[in-house]
Amino acid sequence: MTQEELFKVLVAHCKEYGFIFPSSEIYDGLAAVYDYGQMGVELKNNIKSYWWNAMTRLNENIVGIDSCIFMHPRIWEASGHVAAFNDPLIDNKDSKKRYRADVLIEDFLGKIEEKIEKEVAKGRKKFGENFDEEQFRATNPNVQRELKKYNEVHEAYKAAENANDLAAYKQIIVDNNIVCPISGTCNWTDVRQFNLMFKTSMGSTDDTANTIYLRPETAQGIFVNYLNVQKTGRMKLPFGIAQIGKAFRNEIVARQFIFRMREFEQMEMQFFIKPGTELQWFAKWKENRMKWHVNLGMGAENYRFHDHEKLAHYANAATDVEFKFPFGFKELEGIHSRTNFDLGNHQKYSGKKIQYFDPESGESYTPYVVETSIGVDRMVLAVLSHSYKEEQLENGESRVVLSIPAPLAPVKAAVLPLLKNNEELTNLAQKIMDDLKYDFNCQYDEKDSIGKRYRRQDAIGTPFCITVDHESLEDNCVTVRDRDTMEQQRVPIAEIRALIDKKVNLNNLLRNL
RNA sequence: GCGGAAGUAGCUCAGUUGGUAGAGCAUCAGCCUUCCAAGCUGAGGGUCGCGAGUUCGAAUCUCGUCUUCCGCUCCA
Repeated sequence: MTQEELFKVLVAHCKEYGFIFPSSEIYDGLAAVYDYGQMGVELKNNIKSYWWNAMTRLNENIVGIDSCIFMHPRIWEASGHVAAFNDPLIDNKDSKKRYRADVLIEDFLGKIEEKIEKEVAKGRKKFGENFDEEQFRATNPNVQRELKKYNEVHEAYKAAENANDLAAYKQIIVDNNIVCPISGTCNWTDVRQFNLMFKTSMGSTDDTANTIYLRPETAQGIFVNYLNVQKTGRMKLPFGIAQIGKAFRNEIVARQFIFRMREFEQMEMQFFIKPGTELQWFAKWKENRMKWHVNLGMGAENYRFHDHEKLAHYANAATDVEFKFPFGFKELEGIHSRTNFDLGNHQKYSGKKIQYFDPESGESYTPYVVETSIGVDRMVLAVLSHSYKEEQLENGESRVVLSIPAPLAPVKAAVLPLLKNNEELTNLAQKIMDDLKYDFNCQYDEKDSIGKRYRRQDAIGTPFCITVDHESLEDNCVTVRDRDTMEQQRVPIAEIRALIDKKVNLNNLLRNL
């Protein structure tokens, strides 16, 4: 089976066994929105617990918050999202390729710069040691011509950008005969705006003054609460604030199942530090976060870092933790050194002083930030795609098993009476069920043959099956069957809890960090 | 959004030149009483993605629309 086929099978499996459903399915669905089913929500909650506890319990200097999706619209101006998340897009009618109009113009400007540098290089070669570069740039007609063109285009471009004038973008492209790199033609559509932030309005009237955005990231909720948490929590640098929550992006193309959704969930931690120490902390969090991933036991070879060469407007260092999904290595988590960009801008836009008084040095400064940001849904997909296996058994049959790391598994144990129409067996099984349900999410099943029930549990990734048979009535022991090895052992009923707990308890996973 | 492919039962799919909707698995009830699924009997479940059009008659032909998958851009 190819990886592509595997992915399709996995999507079908997720639906069939209640992990993930297309949203609004009875109304034909809603593009790139998915709901978590009865199994999916358990898996997702377990992933969130693993992250939350790793952050807030294992680090005394990290606390959590839960900020709202609705925030003051000025926040998105301060964060740069209003500017950066408005992409003017243009299509070439011949090649059918889509480009960002601003990128096309910037590339064009880059080419003019190259031409100027070429002329300068020519001059340097010609005049040798006597070359006066400044003089040359100011007088050479070729340089002057290109420079004039550059300035004109640049000015028009900045004007179009500031006025958000879409027609002006197109005019620049047409006037300068900027062509599509693929088709080589200048046959363009009009420039259209794609706002990546969802808008809604607060208040009962549709007044533009009341336009608010659904947050495109959870990070800003942390930044705007920095002062509150620092003061009320008596936090000293370095310290972190963690948050799990929904974010929304109106992606032009949202695809690949739950990998890229328009509504998604993030787990973000912003770590506030003294300026100048950011690269050390950046390295430290790279290491920490990779450890958290590898600790799940899904294979260190399935993760890698991908350092960014082009940095976002807010960052001075950035890397991705990539995971080997069925469609290749893709970003699972981002780690960014965000400098003091966010706090600095909020200070500027809000007019409130956002500073930290450092008792050691006696100085006040705006803290720097190192951020770790992981997509919950991507993590769910990583676990599912890694866990899904179709195994050939020795007896020639096959089984589908989800070898989900046991602490993340939706159901921890299934309690199965060997026979259905035997009250003694079903009563004992129910009693075991009632006893375990306070500690673990368990399922009781008495329908069909025992082998069939094992397979059903394999398909949802239940680590343990507990089978009650006739002997159990005599010796107070049950058969415990392991999901991965399919091996069985006789265990006294009194010891089941400890046996399951050892493998599924999240705390054991945390202890290895 | 553009180009290509697809949408029939919970899942995987069949359905001939247009003539009242099918299978396997799954589900439910019963039988069998069995430690690695697919034994027997029976039952439920589909306005064929949705909406128009052509036709005496549409799952099938035409148009529109929605959704999914594969490319182009972006990203947690």
